[in-house]
Amino acid sequence: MRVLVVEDETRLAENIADGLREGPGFAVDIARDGEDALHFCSAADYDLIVLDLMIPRLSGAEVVRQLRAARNRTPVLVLTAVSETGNTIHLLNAGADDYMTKPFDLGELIARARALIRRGKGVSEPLLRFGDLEVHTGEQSVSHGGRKIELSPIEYRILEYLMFRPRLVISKRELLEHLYDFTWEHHSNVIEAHVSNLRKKLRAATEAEVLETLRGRGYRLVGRA
Amino acid sequence: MRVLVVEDETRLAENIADGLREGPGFAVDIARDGEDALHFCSAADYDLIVLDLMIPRLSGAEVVRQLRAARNRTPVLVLTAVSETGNTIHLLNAGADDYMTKPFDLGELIARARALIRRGKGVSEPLLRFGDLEVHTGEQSVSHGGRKIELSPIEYRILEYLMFRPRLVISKRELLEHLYDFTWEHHSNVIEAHVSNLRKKLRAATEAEVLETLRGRGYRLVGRA
DNA sequence: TCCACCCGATGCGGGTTCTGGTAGTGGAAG
DNA sequence: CTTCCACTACCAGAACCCGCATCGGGTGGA
Repeated sequence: MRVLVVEDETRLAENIADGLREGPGFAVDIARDGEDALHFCSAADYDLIVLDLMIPRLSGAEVVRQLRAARNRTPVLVLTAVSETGNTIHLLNAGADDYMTKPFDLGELIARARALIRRGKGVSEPLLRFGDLEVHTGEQSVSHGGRKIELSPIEYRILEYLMFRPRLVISKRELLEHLYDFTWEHHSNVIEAHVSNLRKKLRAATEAEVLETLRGRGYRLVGRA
Repeated sequence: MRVLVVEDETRLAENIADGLREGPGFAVDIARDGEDALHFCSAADYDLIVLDLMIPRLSGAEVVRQLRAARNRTPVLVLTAVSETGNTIHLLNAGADDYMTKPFDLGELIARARALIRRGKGVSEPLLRFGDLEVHTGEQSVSHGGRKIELSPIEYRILEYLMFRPRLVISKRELLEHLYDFTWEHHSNVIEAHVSNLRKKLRAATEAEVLETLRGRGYRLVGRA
């Protein structure tokens, strides 16, 4: 999953970013002010935006307003200082999805981030199921009929992303965009390679063809529901 | 978060209160004696109580006793002078959760306060058990099947922290955050080193692999319950 | 002073990810 | 139906990163 952190205080921004990378394994970009944030959002499709209210150039509130005006539905988690809580209601009405007051517990931020991403994709439970396949987003594990399947972190992320929209074709490009951040420069067959490995493991565990290739279009999960 | 500081020495009380307000941003009330403290506690639901032992009207020990008798599970952090340490053990067994001897470092008090709060409203049992492993939070000692395991202070705190949520993956970041005070600039492998030593001691004592590493995610305690 | 402990650095080992190459497959055009 | 081309699968080695063990120096307490 790809997340944008909008925060001008470098230390805090890095802190949050690292937490989101290490814990749930998100790809994270950092924007330092409101205009920056909008640029990033037009350049990439994020699964979540973590937005500080007090940022230079454009206020957090304004950022949300412009995003929503542009029909961007990405979930927004707002960070406010205690003194700003008065505006909060206002902000939620303007299109934010959740808020936390600083200082906050990083663990809780991660928990809410996960929940928001799920909700943004129309899923309410932390357990993704498709056929006999189960993905536990909390502990980042996968099982098939109760038996655990061992995946590398990247393989897990790919599968998780697909599991949010089973049966739907997902392009390689989309996978790249959502699994890596902007610091990524490589253009090779990374995705193909990992999908290949993932497919092999899934085939071994399920004894069926679950991960289908649609030539020139992408991949999708198939199978009887 | 709401914290009650029980301390009759005004200067010290204000000092602690300010530290808790500025650092982690807690809301802090101050009670000047034991009865005061109990009144405050019946009027509000605190997340933590910082309690001096030597206070007028009702001793700290008595305060804890009455609180627990009234089914109040708020974590209690006790402050003692060195000469009183003899009573401390009793106090911890009576339901206090942690203690520090005066004079103490304000940063460390904050760190411990946060740790206590995050451990939440779980029962303040002085004994943590997981499998054959027992952690006596009172005397800060560890034993395995009745045989004591000698740990250094830091090793103990790491183990204790893990024992509060056995089987759950705890990241290095979280350990750092909870065991050291918040301003931690340099990143090194302190945690890895201590975990390494701790694991060695645990392995020697239990003759089993208790402390598991999840690469890139963290550590967790495993084993049959 | 001595001792236990903690910190920070370093090299090693193992696992994960990336890359390049090759074989294979499907679609389109002839 | 055949041929050709672009795209994909899979493999194997390389590069990289993370965590482990260990050690010397520093520090604070007895």
